[in-house]
Amino acid sequence: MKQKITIKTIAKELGVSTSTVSKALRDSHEISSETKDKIQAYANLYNYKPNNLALQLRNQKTKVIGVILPKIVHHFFSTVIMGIEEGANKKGYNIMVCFSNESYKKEVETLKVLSNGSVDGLIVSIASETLENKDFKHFIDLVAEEIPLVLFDRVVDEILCDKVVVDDVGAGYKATKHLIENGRKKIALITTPNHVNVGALRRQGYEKALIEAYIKTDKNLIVEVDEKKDIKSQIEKVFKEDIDAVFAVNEIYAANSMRIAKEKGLSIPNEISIIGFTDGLISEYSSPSITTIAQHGFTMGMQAVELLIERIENETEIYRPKKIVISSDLKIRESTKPSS
Amino acid sequence: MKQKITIKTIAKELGVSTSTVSKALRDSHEISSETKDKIQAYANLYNYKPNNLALQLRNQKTKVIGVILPKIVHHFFSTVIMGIEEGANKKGYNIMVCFSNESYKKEVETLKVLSNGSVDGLIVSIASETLENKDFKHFIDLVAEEIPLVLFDRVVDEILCDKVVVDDVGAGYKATKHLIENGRKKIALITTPNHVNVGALRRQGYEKALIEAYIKTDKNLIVEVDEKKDIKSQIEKVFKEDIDAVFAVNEIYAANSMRIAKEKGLSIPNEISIIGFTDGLISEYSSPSITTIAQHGFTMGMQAVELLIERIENETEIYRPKKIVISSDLKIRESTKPSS
DNA sequence: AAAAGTCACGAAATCGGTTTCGTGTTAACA
DNA sequence: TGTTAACACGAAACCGATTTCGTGACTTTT
Repeated sequence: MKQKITIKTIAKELGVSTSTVSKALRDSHEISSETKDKIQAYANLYNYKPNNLALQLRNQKTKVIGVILPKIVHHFFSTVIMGIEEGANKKGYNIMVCFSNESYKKEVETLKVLSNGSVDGLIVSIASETLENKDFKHFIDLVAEEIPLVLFDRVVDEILCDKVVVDDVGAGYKATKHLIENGRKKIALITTPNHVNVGALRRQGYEKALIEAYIKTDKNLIVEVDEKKDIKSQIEKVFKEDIDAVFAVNEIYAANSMRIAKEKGLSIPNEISIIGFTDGLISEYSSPSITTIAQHGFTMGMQAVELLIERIENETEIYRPKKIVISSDLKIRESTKPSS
Repeated sequence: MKQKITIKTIAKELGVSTSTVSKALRDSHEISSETKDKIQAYANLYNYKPNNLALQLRNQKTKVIGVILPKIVHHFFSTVIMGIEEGANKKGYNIMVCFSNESYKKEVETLKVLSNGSVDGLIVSIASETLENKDFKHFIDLVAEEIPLVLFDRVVDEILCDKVVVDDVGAGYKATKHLIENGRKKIALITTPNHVNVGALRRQGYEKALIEAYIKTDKNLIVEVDEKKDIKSQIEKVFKEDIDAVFAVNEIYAANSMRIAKEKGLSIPNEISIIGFTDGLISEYSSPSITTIAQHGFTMGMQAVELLIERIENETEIYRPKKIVISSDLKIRESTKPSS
């Protein structure tokens, strides 16, 4: 990189002190207008721009927000990023995005790097491996250091900080109830292993809806997908049971279910109804299009970043963690309809 | 944020100088092992971590790579990010991701902020508005400042820097030729306006394949989609023409085409074949699944970041811009087959 | 004419580290 | 015993900015 022009260069060139240059560039009243003009002209000519690092060090703030996500090639998370970015930008912040790739180790490392002064605060959705381990020390340390932290979507009670979540229980309930109201009684649930708590919560909603309708939950109708293995073959098993509907806790599971149903020659939504989660492009463009629970990722990101910036900029306040619950809603499309 | 522990704190507490602390922590031979032990123990106890900003300022390097993308909710771009992130991480770099949202103004601003010392280099895919304006001054200035820059996917000749692109002409050619070989002759092209150069290049490939097959290109079969208006209705028009195949330059256009074809009762792939671009989830999960050109976004990201880091770390070399062309390949699925 | 005030600028501290160069003490050598 | 080398540490410069405080030269007031 070319040697960038600094205040010192300007000072030397023009035979003044660095303080004079700094003041002149910030249009201080202490400097005579001739000197100001001279300095500003020189700065413009050589396209002087103050060094961010120096400013950040001096001001003890970076105006950068760190974001750690488990993955990115996923409609929900990319939507959240958009929300975060837009919210951050509005307040003059930039975002630094990293990925844990669902790995505990990478999450710990990334957290460590970012929390060493590179960012003013962090927005994180926890890696699945961490949820499985139940080892949250790295987050707890962060909170102890009083670095502003907002968790979203995948959160745990052990970490005392601000949180933004969707009403997963309610969403699972809504989805299941919709199927029940459509006359479905044998509803399969395609979910994640229980340690991914959003999956567990959605399952609670599913069970609640079934209980209310006096339907016994049947463990054989529940599939906990292990993403390390082939997804489709795991889901396929449940199709051997007698089912008339599928509730999948994400888009991919829903799309796979639909594909299997088609292969088996089942007509959708007549013989089998399918409902998904995350209102992404797959749900929208598949045919039939898939009824889903819209998670409002953009809103989540926006709320998370607003909460965080609030914390960053008003640190005097006594700290009382907030939890924002975003209600999700049902987007009815072609893959569900009342059974005739 | 809590007052973080610094070298100065440790020095004062232990009654030594800051230089001694610094050396002790870096395990310098200049310091006696007793002193080292004492200092290191203290540092561990209070969980001392050196401040990144200070180090970055001192070392004149940030180990951060800036990435500016036009959008993120898009399978191709999120895949590229993954590639960049993985490549960067491998070399000890972090990435700072920003979005231009296809806006010229935002691109200029973001570029300005990031290039003021916050990053060691930049990876950018140009915003469509910028491509339309043909105003690349902000990039040219960047190159003049000798800030390492790699452009990918959407690149222009006016900017002299390293580039990573897919062989768009070749890809368009391959896709079209595949349709022709399947006996299709009336092939619609759903593309972007011409200023988005990747669209223009893919079109060239399309035209080349047609010419080779002695098929006259028919302007009525070409749709230039304006994304500010409703996409579907624009594509719908071409279905009034007599066509037996569609080549769409991205996934969304392909999915829309498929939906329209279905609504019109055309059987896919018999009556009409459809081929897309970007091998994303939509293509994979729609039914029939869509034959597409795989862009290898991950590889692109990886190559781009490797090229960039090479530049950053070997700046003595004489500068001769490199252009890496990544060959794309055809992934044949259910939406195309020979006409009978 | 002496005291006070204004103007325009510079010296130096600061942010949190690293590193070069001294320097006082002790041990080893001639 | 005098010279030199090794050892262990500190002072100070540096990265690139900002900001407080001080100060010399002039002007104004009494």
